[in-house]
Amino acid sequence: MTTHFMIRVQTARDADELSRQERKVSEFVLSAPEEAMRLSLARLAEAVGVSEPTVLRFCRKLGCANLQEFRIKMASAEAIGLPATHAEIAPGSSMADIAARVLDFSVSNLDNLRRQIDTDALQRIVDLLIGARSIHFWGNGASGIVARDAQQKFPLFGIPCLAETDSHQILINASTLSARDVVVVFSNTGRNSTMMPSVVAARANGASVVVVTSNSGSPLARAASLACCVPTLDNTDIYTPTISRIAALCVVDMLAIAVAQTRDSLACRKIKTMKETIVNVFRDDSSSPHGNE
Amino acid sequence: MTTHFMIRVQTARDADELSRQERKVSEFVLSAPEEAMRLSLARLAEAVGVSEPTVLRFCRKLGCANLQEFRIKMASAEAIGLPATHAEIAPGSSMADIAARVLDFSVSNLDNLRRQIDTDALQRIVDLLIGARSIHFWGNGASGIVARDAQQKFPLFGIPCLAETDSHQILINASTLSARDVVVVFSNTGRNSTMMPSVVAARANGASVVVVTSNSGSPLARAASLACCVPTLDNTDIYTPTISRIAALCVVDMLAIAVAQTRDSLACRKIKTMKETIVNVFRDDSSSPHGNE
DNA sequence: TCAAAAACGTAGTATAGCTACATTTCGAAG
DNA sequence: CTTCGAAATGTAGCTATACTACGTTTTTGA
Repeated sequence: MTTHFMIRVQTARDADELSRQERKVSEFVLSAPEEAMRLSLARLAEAVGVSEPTVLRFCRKLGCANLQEFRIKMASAEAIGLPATHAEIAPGSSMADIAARVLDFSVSNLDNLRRQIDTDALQRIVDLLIGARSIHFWGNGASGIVARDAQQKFPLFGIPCLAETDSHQILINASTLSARDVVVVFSNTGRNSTMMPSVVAARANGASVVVVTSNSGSPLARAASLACCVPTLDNTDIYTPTISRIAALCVVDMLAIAVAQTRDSLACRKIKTMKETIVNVFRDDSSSPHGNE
Repeated sequence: MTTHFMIRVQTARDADELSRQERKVSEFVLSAPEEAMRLSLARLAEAVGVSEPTVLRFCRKLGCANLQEFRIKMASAEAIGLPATHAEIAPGSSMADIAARVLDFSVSNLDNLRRQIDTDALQRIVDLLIGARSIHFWGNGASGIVARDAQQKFPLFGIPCLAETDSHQILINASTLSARDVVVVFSNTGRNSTMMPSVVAARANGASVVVVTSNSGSPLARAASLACCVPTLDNTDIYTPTISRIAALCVVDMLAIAVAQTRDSLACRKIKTMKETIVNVFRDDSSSPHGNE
């Protein structure tokens, strides 16, 4: 994957991978990436103050076969808004830096998700949800947010839904389930130990349990009827934004759309009517889970 | 912006902007974009079955000064995936299509946000939050999710926080506020009419009210002490994923990071300790708003 | 201090991109 | 149907580009 080319350039500079002249090239590239990818070899060498072969040697050290490939990787990195420096946010950053890096990190992650997500697993989940008598969304902490979001969406397609974020309530909920009920558990690590007894209880009662997690080999994933892996770039630094919520929210969107699509168009018309009603009553579509709120 | 280049190619083909031979080029480009941007002029012309100048004329018609620029735009477009205009999801799409488009749309939006966000406004909000005695997050519907998310984060920096998502509770909450209290209202449209009385009441009591919205000219934005505009690409179609939550969640991250950074490092150490504790107790950092959940 | 190795630049070559111009194709008027 | 003109397309040739082989300089370590 070519996702983090600018970071590759930076680490190459910071580590001792580059020679003195090559480092001059890397500094120019980092400070003026737009120019660097548009200039010809001769002009780039002149701008940096080194010879043409040195620039080429620099490109090769970064894993590019030739200047063309270097330019393509630069263009990709710039398009995706990759951070000029680390994705981790250094103390003392300006507001503009913080904003750029939070967004860069989020975009990189979604881009990553796009390439890795298991759509077959998603389809199997959709099949389960469509046949469900009721859907129960469980999640603690930040995953509780995702559960609530899902709960706001799905009832509109005509399926009764519940969201629980309290471990005790979740266990109580689990004991009330039976066959044709479907549980969707959100847990990024897949190691939420308080969740496990509830998953076991739910399955013992005949309910299907889907786990959405970033770790397909985790205990919860193994305990589930069906697991969907949502890979996230690991970064445990304190300043790192919590990306997995966002990835999980996107997954909720995908599932909701797929379910809506499969259900008859009547349901869709219902939603449209409801949305318009909400807009008219509140003069604010923020109350609709399907508004752009 | 060069975000939508592939769509530009497609519309050029579908409209009658291209000659017969040039259309052959466009078809090759659309069917094999990776190849098209890596091949040399001669090889590309050969692969398409036209002469070199025809390929160049094709590039020019698409607004590229030369082949280099064409390649850079291709690389950018490929990196960012399909553009937003194409992201509306047609009924009958496959799961893979749905997943790709939800993510493409989210990425396009965050990319857009990245270019437009008002970091000065954010900084002013941070200044307010740092001086706050307590912080109150308000939001209805999908914005309620965002409010809850914020409420999970900020107490860790040592600031007492409350999230309210019920209009009546919000109004009650508003009447209890005084100077040095800060309210953060989330409303994508900025037209949540039920929110207005509460905003007025809060300000009458001397509290500061910040509104995070996509519409800087909206009633709520005008009624606020401080407004932060979070632009989102409009798309009211039923299948459109609700992007603004995601954008708003990113804004919450930015604010949280900026506040954490400004507070003394003691607070940061506290969070680290807390996070470790949670991991040890629950064997799952999903319970921590700062875990990668 | 000296020799080996790495770094770097010079100069030369093949090729890539680009342009001016010739040829062909197509459409409309006679 | 023929003829003329304009648009479309290809040919051929020029310039600058990317890349390489080799020679020079600098650095390194004994």
